[in-house]
Amino acid sequence: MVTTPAFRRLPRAVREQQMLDAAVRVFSRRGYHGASMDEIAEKAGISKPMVYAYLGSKEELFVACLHREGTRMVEAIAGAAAPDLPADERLWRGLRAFFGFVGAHRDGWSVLYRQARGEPPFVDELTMMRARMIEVVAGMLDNALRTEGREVAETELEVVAYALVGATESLADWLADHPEADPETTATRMMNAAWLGAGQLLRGITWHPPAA
Amino acid sequence: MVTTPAFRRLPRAVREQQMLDAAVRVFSRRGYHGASMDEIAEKAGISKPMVYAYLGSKEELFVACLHREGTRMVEAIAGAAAPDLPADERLWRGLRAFFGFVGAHRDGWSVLYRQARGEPPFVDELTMMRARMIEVVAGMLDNALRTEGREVAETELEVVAYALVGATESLADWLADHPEADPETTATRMMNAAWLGAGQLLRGITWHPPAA
DNA sequence: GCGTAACCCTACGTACGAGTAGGTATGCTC
DNA sequence: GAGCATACCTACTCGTACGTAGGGTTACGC
Repeated sequence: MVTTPAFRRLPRAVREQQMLDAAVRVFSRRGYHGASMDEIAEKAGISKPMVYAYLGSKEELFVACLHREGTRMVEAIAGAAAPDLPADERLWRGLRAFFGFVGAHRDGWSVLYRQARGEPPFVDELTMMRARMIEVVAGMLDNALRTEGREVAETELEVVAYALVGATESLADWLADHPEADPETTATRMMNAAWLGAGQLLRGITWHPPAA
Repeated sequence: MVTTPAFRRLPRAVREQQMLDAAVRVFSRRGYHGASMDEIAEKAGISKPMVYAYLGSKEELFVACLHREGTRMVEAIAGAAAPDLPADERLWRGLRAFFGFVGAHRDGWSVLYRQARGEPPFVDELTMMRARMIEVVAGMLDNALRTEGREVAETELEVVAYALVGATESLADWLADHPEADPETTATRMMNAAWLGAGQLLRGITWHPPAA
């Protein structure tokens, strides 16, 4: 019997991406544990053993998702924040790139970063990514301080960086949950909160994006 | 055979608390899915059917934990931030109460709030708690604004509140992961970041707790 | 001291889902 | 067109852990 096969045979690299796409969607909807390999395979239009053959165990598959999405994100941000700009300008560009990314990948963000938080096997991977972000932010602050000839203990910087990154992630969640919201506006609000602080906002002082 | 029973029979209310204590510990160590009802029962010094008889399914048990810990926390904070104080004072007291609570309940916090984030069945419960916190913070900001005769769109306030709460939660995680860290100091740092913002911190302007 | 209601147990049924065994078809190289 | 590697499938095993059936024991009222 020579029925036309519903789906052609495809090279490995292509199928792997399809699987990852499906996995991201399913993980984001169901959560890590709620997701079944059967469903992921089905959504990818392939059978389960193929997934195991290409991406390994469920855990490895999830890490692969996390890694792909995380790398894309870090690249998007790093590309935007040139190191030879003043601190506020750098912060602004970084934030804009970040929220732009999240806005365009709501599924990926909300699923993966929310999932990976508590689960023992993934904490490491996620922590690494956060650490890189925090390092970037702390480095930025440190850089700005040195320019002005001042200096601050490392822990001090780290904690402020933590707060900034946490606030940003929180707004990213907000953005992921509000499909009608605009990334650019969200970034502006974040910039206001982070750069000026509640004290100045309450006094009516606000920050606006540069005209350029 | 009349062996002295290893553990006396206890009234329901007491056993329920013991079970919840055990559940919080186990959930926090293993994560929601990693935790088994058998282990929780064992740690509570009771057998599994008792847990089911008193607290219902695993899901209900987790929600019960979340609820208890959350209620305790909200009460601790609400009790500290009197509504008739200036905004900075209220914020400071709220933050101090919050970090004090987390410092004293590192297990409870890190486990429950980290766990509940991504999992579909618990998102609602957690969202409610966050919503209450955000409402409190937004109300505080709004209050401060009215006092000065100014006004701001509700979304605007909500977003700033989101950022503040997110930053605070992030530092709470940091605190939970650094047993040597001091809640009071952490609260001070948070106050600096939130009230003054990165811009002023970089210029060397800092905030210090009132002498009282 | 006897009934009844509460507390509490051991031992099981069962479902779900990760991971695999073993085999088939297709296309590519020579 | 023979050989071979790669793509792909159906149909299974099996562990784990939720939830329960069914029965024993202690206290308390009367």
